[in-house]
This record gives sequence, C-alpha cells and structure tokens, in this order.
Amino acid sequence: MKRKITLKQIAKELDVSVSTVSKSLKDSKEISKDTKEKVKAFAKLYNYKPNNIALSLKNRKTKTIGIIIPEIVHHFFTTVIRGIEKIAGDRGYNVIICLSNNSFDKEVLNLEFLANGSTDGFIMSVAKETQQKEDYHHIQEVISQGMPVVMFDRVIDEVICDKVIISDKHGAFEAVQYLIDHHCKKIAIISTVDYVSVGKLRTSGYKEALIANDFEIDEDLILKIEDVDHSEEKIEEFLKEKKIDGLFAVNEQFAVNAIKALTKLKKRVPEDVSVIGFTDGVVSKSFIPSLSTVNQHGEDMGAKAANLLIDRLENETEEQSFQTTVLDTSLIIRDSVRK
Amino acid sequence: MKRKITLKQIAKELDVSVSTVSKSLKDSKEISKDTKEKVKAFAKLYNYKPNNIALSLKNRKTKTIGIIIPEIVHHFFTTVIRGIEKIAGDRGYNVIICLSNNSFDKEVLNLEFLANGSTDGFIMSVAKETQQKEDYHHIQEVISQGMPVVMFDRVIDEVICDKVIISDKHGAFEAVQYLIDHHCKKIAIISTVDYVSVGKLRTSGYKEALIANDFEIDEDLILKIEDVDHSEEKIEEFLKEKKIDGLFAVNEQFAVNAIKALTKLKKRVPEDVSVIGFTDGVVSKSFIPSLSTVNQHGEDMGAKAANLLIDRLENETEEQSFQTTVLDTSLIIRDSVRK
DNA sequence: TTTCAACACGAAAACGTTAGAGTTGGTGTT
DNA sequence: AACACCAACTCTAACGTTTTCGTGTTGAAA
Repeated sequence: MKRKITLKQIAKELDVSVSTVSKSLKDSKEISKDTKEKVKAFAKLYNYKPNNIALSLKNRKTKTIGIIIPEIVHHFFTTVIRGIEKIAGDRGYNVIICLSNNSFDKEVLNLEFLANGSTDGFIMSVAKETQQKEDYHHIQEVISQGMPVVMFDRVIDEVICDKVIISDKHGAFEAVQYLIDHHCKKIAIISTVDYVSVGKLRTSGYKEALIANDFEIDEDLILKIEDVDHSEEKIEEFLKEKKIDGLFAVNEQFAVNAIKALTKLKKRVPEDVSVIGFTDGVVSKSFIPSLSTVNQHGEDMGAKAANLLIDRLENETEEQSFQTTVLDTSLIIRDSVRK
Repeated sequence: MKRKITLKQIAKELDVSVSTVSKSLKDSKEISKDTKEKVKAFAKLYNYKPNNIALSLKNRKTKTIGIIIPEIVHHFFTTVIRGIEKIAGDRGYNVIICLSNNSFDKEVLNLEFLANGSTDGFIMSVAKETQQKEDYHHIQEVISQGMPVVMFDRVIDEVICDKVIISDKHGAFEAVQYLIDHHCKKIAIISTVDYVSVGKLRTSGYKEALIANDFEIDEDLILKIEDVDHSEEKIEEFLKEKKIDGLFAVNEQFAVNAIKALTKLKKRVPEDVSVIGFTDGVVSKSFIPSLSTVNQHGEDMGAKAANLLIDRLENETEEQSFQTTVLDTSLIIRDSVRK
C-alpha cells in the first residue's frame, strides 16, 4: 500500500526544495529547464496529483457545490441533479449531495456542516417542514457568511438569493385550459396542502384558468392532500361522488392514483374523464393510458441553477442584484386526454 | 458579510493563544475554568464552528464517502443512495456523489479526483463501458493507495474489495420458477448484453430454472438488448412471432415495454402471458396491471455497503479479508401474473 | 576589477486546526 | 533555601500547497 506521494517526498527524493518542485510542476520560469524536466518526469512516474484538501485550504475555495434536496428517490429531483452535475462537471466543480428527508432539523444540520468549509455555495430546494415552519434562519445565516445560494423549485420569497423556478401557475393554467378546450366542463384538481409552495401555485393556476373561462370555482372539486403516502384512499373517496370530466393533478403520483381510482369507479380515461398531471417521469410515459403532463424540464432547471451559482462564485465583482429565473413548462399531450 | 470566525480571530479578541482557544473548546483540563467559560461563551456568540477542510488536512481523513454510480435518474440507484446516506449520516459521514454516465473516462476522472484527498473511501457501481472494456486500473489504483472501496450491484470479480450484491441468479431463478409453477410452459426472457454482469447472471438464473424443471432452452426465446433507448421496437419485433405464455424481464423498463408490446399484439397480461420484471420501482407499483417483480432491496444494499465501508475505515486493524455480501431478493407478486 | 542584472533555487509564511512539548509563576515540602 | 510540583498557559510542528521574498552564483558590461 503506497500512500499518495506529496511534494515534500518528491523534493526529498530529488534533493531539491518543496518550492522548486511546486514551481517546476507549474512550469514556472524561475526554474531551469533541466530541473523542471526531472521533476515532471518523477512526478509523472509516481502519479503525483495535488491534494485537493490542501488546495482548498490554501485557496479558500473548494470547487464544490452543495446540493440539498428533500428526497433522492424522486424523478424530478434526480433530473435536476443531472442538470447540475453536467454543468458543474464542465466548469470544474464537484457536487456533494445532502438529503433533508423533508426534515427541518436535518436541513439545518446539513447546511451548517457543509458551510464550514466543505462547499463554496449551495443549490437547494427546501424541505416541506421548513416551508411549514417558515424558519429560514439557517439559510440566511450561510448567505450572510458570503456563501451564494441558489434555490430551485420550492423557493422561499423571504430569502434573497438567486432562484430558478418554473411558472407553476402558468403551467397549471395551460393544462386546465387544454382540458377546457377539449370538451371538459367540470374539472377537479388534486393538490397538496397550501404550505407547499408549488401546490399552492398550481392550484391558483387552476383557479385562474377556470375564471378566465367563466367557469365557477367549486371548492368541492378541490382536494388538498397532506399525507402523500396515503393519497390513494383519499383520492378514491374524493372521486367517488364527483361527476367530473376533467382532472388536473399536481404531481405524477396523484395523477396515477386518480386514474386507478377512476378505473375502479368504472370511469374510462380519457373517454369519460381527461387527466393531466404535473411533472414528466418514467411513470407518465409508461402508464396505460400514457399520461399527459406539464413538463418541468428538471435538467434545464439544474443546469440554470448551476450556471447561476458558478457565475456568482467566479465573479468576485459581487453585483448584489439577485435574479429569479422563470423557466417555461411545456404541455406534453399523451393518451390520458380526449383530443 | 461576516466571514466565518476562526480560532485565530477568537484568540486575538480574547488576548490568548490559539491553542488556548482550541483547548478550551475541547474542554481540556489544561485550561482554567474561567478561561474555558470565557472562550466558550465568545465562541458561541460568534457561532464558531471548526473548518472542516482544515480538520481534514490535519487528521488526514475527510469523513466523506464518495459514491460513484452510472446514472442518477434511476430508481434503483437512488434507493441505494438513500440507504447509504442514512447510515453515513448516522455514523457521522457525508456523501459526495459523482456520476459516470456510464462512461469509462468520466469514471476514471471522478475516481482520480475524489481520491486526491476528497474522500476516505468509495462505494461504487461501475459504468457499463468499464465492464465492457474490462479496464479496472483506476479502481485498483485507489485501492492500492489504501482507500477502501465497496462495490455494489455491478461488481467486478477481478477487483479485490468488499462487495454487496444480490443473488441475481437466484432471484431470476425464483421468478422463472414461479412462472413455471403457475401455468407457464413457454417462457421468454428479455435481457441485456452479456458484458453487463447482472444481465448475464439473471439470464443464467433463467436458464437454470428451465433446466431444473426439464424445460428445453430455446435460444429463440432469449432477447439480449444492447441499446436500452430503443428497446421498445426491439421488444415488439421479438415478441411478434413468439408463442409464449410467460416472460421474464431483467429490468422494469423491459417489462413495461414488453407488456405494451403484448397489448399491441392483442395478448392479455396476465391471462395470455404472465410477466415478471426485475427491480421494484414506482412504475411497477403504478402500472396496470401492476407488475410482479424481483425486489432488489436497494436501500438495504446501500446500508450494507455503507456499513462495510465505514467499518473498514474505522478499524485500523486492517484484516485484509474482504467479504462479498449477498443480499436476498424477494419476489413481489402483483397482477401481471396468473395465480 | 568592480558592478549588476539574470538565473536558479531555497526559506518562510500562510490557509485553520490540534497535540505534545515547553514556559512561567506560584505553592508546598523538607 | 533548595527543590519539586502544579496550574495555566504559550510555542511549535504538522497536515500539503502556493507564493513572495531572499540569496548565492554566474556572466557580462563598464
């Protein structure tokens, strides 16, 4: 077991000083050609690579981005990660991922830990619990320490930083508008509780579309689900008594569960009820009928967030104008809607 | 913008030496009660937290685990990550995730980069391209430098290290046995090309089950897919001419595509053909008919891998006996099979 | 022969931390 | 009075780098 070789060891072997070795490897013109070549050859032979930790300490930057997300077994988040990772890789950064599991405490812990030198900045989507508590001191804290933060998807208005979101409201609006334009007269929505920002926004997009088309808003057609794990029964119960011909669900899971419930209730999709979901994932594509969805373009979102963060990290100029980038959604029409 | 405070700054403010501050915070008995209290109060006030990078450099350990996987938008891998992350968190470790995108070069790059001080050890599932090239020097290299590596799922026999796998062969065997036990006489398999280790193993499990039951192995009933992205057409074409009543697919995607193809071909699942897939994910649960699968227990796998790695990191004793842990699969029977 | 720049290298400090080895001043023992 | 001992610190080295500032040796110009 040969430990990684250091400058010091090379120096000793070649009987020169550490600085000479360092300079040689950086091709400094202070060093003679002979010495440089000797050092380089030796370094190559022993596969010398500078120690990142030492570099980080010296340079006070780690070239690492911290990603904090609520959950990893989640198609949308993983696409975002892929987007971040791609850009980060291209621009010479690494990513370190922490999961909050939607727990406020874990989020605080992660943030604090990573802020102590491990990363140069953060890209995050906040935990549900954090949104509920409305306690953002931990995020404010790292920002005030000079670490750039970019929020995506679930963002917090009160925190001043760069943000990347999709137009949840508009995406929902378009989906509902599509339903209205295609034979639907009575459209229900399955959403989350209001403290989840995106759920709230999508619900309001739904409402706006109805209003824009002179439909009445019937609170009985709005289901807000708290506990995602037991959504299936809730949805079934909700749909039991409803005479609807259109349904908008704020995520894939709800959409799928709704279709299952409808099938149980002997309603056909899309003949009797048209369904559109939010977020495009494997399930949407594979499902029968394949699900029409509002595509969130997660990879673009991640890429944009990464670029924003790295730009800020590399522009010491520090213009303090933070931007919120709103990405377009797009409606993917598949078989779950009448055409 | 207040930068994070350091020991040196605290020392200066309180007019003591850096070591006094350090020792006070560690509650060393070398320091008087008075001074300790003063320092602690000050540190707390300014929210002092030691710099991880400096600690890493000093201690020559980072308390960080590197995870290298081929792909992140992938249900199984994310469950593994969740398992790793959970154990790592509990045991005081962080995880840093790198994606190889199934590219050999990227895998090498990631490994090299992380090995230069960024992590204490690795948990990895190798890229498809690496398996194909059979070039494992990069992995051997980090191991020879004394970094523990734990491989999972797609492991490499030639590399000597701890491994966590499932009994792919046995899982496949059980699935096929189930089909045989439940009215199937002619069972096809949709697999990957042989250089993907798990595909090969599952295929051999399939064959063994057939042999064990005195079925003939018909190479015409074995489809090996190279290009996952265009599997749909391949599968459809394959199934067109086949008169089968059972089908085993080595992953979820293939299973779903197969059912779709069968549906197109006017064959009902499970009435005409029983289907079992490998890996249990959202799609399997949601699909109609819900998919019977071989459950890989990804989270357990991740947890086991993390424990193995951390045990090795923390036991300096270094007994060089590496172990391969074989996790059991379990058959989840749902609606895609006759009962 | 003196002067001086160019060359080629070395020493040291710094990043933030810790731990072991000094140092100081005071008390207690004989 | 001499010594030992203890409390309560400070110093120093070390982890692996980079970079600034020195410094000794050339060779050439004056």
